[in-house]
Formats: sequence, C-alpha cells, structure tokens
Amino acid sequence: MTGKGTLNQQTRDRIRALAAEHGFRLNVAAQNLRLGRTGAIAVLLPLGHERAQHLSDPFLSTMIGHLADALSDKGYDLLLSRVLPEEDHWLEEFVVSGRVDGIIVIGQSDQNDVLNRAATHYRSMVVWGAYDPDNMYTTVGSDNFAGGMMAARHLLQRGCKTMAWFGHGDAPEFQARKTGFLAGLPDELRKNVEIIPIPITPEGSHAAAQAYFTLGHRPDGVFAASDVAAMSVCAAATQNGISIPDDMAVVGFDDILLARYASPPLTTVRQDIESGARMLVDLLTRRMAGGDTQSVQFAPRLIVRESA
Amino acid sequence: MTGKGTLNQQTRDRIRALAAEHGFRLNVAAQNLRLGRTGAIAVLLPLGHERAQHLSDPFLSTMIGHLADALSDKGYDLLLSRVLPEEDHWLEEFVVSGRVDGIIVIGQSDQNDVLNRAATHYRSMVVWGAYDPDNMYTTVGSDNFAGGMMAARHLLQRGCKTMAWFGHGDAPEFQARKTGFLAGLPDELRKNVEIIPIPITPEGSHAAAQAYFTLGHRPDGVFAASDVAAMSVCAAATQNGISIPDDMAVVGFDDILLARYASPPLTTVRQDIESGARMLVDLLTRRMAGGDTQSVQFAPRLIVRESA
DNA sequence: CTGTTAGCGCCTTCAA
DNA sequence: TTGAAGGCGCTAACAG
Repeated sequence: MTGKGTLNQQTRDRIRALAAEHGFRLNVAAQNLRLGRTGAIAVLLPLGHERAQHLSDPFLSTMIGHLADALSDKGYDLLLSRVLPEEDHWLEEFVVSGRVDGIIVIGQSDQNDVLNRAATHYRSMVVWGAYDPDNMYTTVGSDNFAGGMMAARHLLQRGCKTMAWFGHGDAPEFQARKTGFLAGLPDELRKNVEIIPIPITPEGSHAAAQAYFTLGHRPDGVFAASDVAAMSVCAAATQNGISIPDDMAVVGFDDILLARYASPPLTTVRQDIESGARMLVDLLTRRMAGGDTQSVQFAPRLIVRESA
Repeated sequence: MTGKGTLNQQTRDRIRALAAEHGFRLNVAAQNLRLGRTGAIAVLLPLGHERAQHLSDPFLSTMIGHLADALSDKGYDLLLSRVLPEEDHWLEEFVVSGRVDGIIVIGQSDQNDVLNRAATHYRSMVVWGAYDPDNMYTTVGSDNFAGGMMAARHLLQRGCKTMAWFGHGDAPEFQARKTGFLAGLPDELRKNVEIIPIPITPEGSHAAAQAYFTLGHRPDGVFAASDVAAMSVCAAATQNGISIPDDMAVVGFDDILLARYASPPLTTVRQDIESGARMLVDLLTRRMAGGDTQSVQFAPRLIVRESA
C-alpha cells in the first residue's frame, strides 16, 4: 500500500484495487506505532513574560496558518499547544512525552536557557525568533535590528526630532528592534528617545499610550514593537487630539493584514511570515532526518503608507 | 499507570514511583492503537465561497485558540486543517480516513449538503454556524438574526435614515445577520437599504467600500458583516472625507480584540467566542460518548463604542 | 487483589 | 517474488 518494498507492479495494482473496492485504508496509528513515530509536529507558544498574549494576536495566527499548510504538505499533523513556562522543565517534559516527532517553538520569550538546554540533547527542534550566535538551537527570524534601523531612517527622513519607542523589552526579537532603532538615530536624537514599556496586548498597549499622552508627552515620531501596538498608539493619540501623521508619525512592525486598512493605513516594517513558516518546516525536517542546519535571518522591508 | 482497574493503592504508588525513577512514560501511540482511538480532534475550516479567507482572520484565530485550550483540557490534540471543498467528498474522505476521533467544522460555508450527508452516518461531529431546524447536525453559534436586529435598532436610535449593509451573502451566518438587520428596520427604511456585497478579506471589503464611496454614495448608517469588514469600511470612508460617526455611523459584528482599539473604537455586536468553543467541545465529547445533543444559540450583545 | 496473556494493525525479516 | 511470523507498547479479560 505504501508503494515501498519489492513487489510486482501488477500484484500491487491488484491489491490496491481490492483495497479500494473494500474501502480499506491504512491505519495511521498502527503504522506510526510500528514505525516508532507519531506523525505530528508540535507548535509550541511559550508565554513567558506575556502570558496574556493570545493566539488571536494577528502575527501568531498568521504564522500558525502558514505552518499548518507547510506541515500538511509534508504529511504531518500540527499539534498546537500554548505553554505557560511555570517551571524550567516544560520543554524537556514535552520532549520526553514522545507525543510528537519534532517541535517548532514560536518566539524565545524569556526561555533562552530552557531552549539551549533542550537543544543539547534533542535535535528535532527549530525556533522562530531572534538570531544569536551563542544559541545552541537553530532559529528562523527576521533581521529585527535592520528593521529597527529602517524605521529610524524613515522617521529621520520625515524630519522627526523627538522620538519614542513603544515596546515590550524582554523578548530578544523586540530588544533587537529597539537596538536597531536606536542605532539608526544620530547621537543627539538617540539620547532623547523616550522608551515606553508596554504590554503585548492591544488593551495594555492602548492603556500605556493613553497614560503617556495624557501626561502631555508629544513626540513627533513613534516606532512601535508591533502593528498591534502601533494601532493602539494611533487610537490613543487620536483620542488625545494628536493627528497622525501630521503631528506624529507612527511606524509599526510585522505588516499584519489589517495594517493596510487601519486608519490611517500603517507604515510598517514587513516580515514575510509565509516564507518564515516554510523555512521553519524545511529546517525541522532536515534536522529530523539527521542533517545539520544553520539559522537564517530574513531581511525585512519597509512598507510606506500614511501613518509615517 | 492510568489509575483505572482494580489495584491496591500502595502497589499502584510503588509502580508509579518506579516509573518516575526510571523515567518511564506511557506510549500514547500504543495506547491509542490498543484503545482504537487516535486522541485527536480535527478542526476543519471549509473555505467554500471564500477561499481567500485566511486563518489570520481574527475571528477564526480566536476561535482556534480557545478550541485548542478546551480540547487540551480534555486530553485531545488539535489537528488543524483548511479544506478547499473542490468536490463533495471531502468530509466523508476525512471521516473514513480515521485520523481523528471527532470533527469540529468551523462555519457551514456553502457546504450544507455535505454536512447533512455526513451527519446521517457519522455521529462525532459538531459545527460552528447558523442554526437551522432542518439541519441533521448539531450547531453552536450566535443568534445572528438577533444580532442584526440589535444593530438596526441602535442605528435607528441614533437617527440614521439611509442605511447600508456590507456583507458576504452566501454563508448562512451572514445571511441571518442581514435578515435580522432588515427585520429590525421600519418598512420605509428597509426598502431603501443598500446591499453592498463584499468579499470576506480586508483587502476585498476595503476595495468594495472604496468603489462604493467614490461613486458618491453617502449612507448615514452602516452595518457590516464582521469587524474586519467594518474597519475596512471605516478606513475607506475616512479616505473619502466621511467622518465617523458624525457623517456615518458604523456597526460591526464579532467584537474582535482589535475592535476596541480601532480608530474610532468600533461599536459592534459581540459574540462570546470562548463560550462557543467550550460548548463545541462539550457537545462533541458528549456525542462521541454516544449521547444525544441539541443545537445551541448564544445571545449576542451590543457593545457601544464610538463608531456608532 | 495480582499476574499472565491475547491481540489492536502495521512493517520488517526471513523462509519458501 | 510472495507468504508467514514476530513484535512495536499498550489494555482488558481472565486465571490464580
């Protein structure tokens, strides 16, 4: 039935015809048991410092959709799991549970140590997130530093003088965006950049922006850690009588579907999520086959719309 | 190990301790093979007339997130699959493939016949979508008709006189929203309601709204089939110099996370997606256990913000 | 209350 | 080239 093994083609055809006639199908569970595999890949979402982050986050859900497609193309099922890393053993627990043949982790969160530890004795894992030469594990991600720089250059070019960064600081992806942003600014502007720490949810970022604008702050250029954050900042600004982009220019990150249809349409740094998902699956299957892999970084692209 | 069967508690504890000591774990694949089950539930997304609809649609992704949580609480894995119903056999193919113990279908799309056919000989299936007494299958969904009426009443109360409906017509959920909306209007207004067919994607609905406003149409009240559509309509309106809510009031449907932080914050008919997901899983497990189930409809709630 | 045993459906090896 | 048999790790039935 599988097409493997030594068998006369006509015998094979005969068996197949018989199978079709009787509605016989291979039992995948038994096949997997015998083959010592599970046929499933886990997609793990560690919610380290941001346990409120919801699967409905547009970036995450887009990623999961593309992952589902890429995995099913290779015959794998997708086992979706959100993990609250209460203790340090969650990943190793998951590995030894043997429920899956491989693991894709979305975002390092603050779980760098856990990931490195697992990577020393478990091959079949890849991670979406920031590249760091010290990591033991293979990552796929955007060049967040370069993306941050693009945002800085664009705001500079528009003539912005007083800048603000709205972001969640802990995860390395977001750190790199911030660092890149700061690096893209001339010294005299850099030291005056206001760093506004915000939660990852739209609720949280909106509240933080509200508080910030209510205190009277009026930067003329804002770089936000994500499009969701940028949209919340825009909403809060508008509610405080700040006009975008005339009074304040806003640049987001991700280029989620809605960014284009926000009001005003969002200028943002685009990540190619679909390519990222395919690459993750590619590298994972290569690792599962015993091959070696290197981390990859995608170059982001600035999409200029109306908000900046 | 499973805690079932007749066994002295101390013997059981001894075995468990031994297992922990040696790192022994039950092999789920073998367990499932022996038990004749798979331990997985499929979540199927039929993309009938709207194959462009993407998993990144905020409603869908929120639903999937809650489903993932509800299923993992019951020990099931979630097998995610988008299906393009090219031919009529996709569901039956899936059923006989035996890859899962039960099926949750999200949205009837235009696949009513297929669902009914499958339901006659397959119990372990529930469907998110519109209730119809003629359906052979169990549905869970919002009372879309009532939701549409709420939108109508609210716009009336604001004094709107010329109304428009932006929606995708084919799926029964959206039909019911429209019918409820029309039913909630007095006769003289109802006959003048403009029906604007739009695709389900933000791109498509934005383009349709653009075209509509460019032609000079200026309704003072709009009900959109979803929040995503409503946000696109708002964006297009703003670009055409229409001020919301002063020139035109807009009511959406769903209450996705971003609705509250859109500009202006969206007035919308809220569906409780989390309760819906839990109910789907509840009913499904009850059906898998051989029990009988009835369809349920959740009452939606109008959330008044600034867009109307 | 505990220990033994027969298979769940498949794939691989080995013998014919 | 084909057929037969063993065993993947588990659970349920049965015997002790």
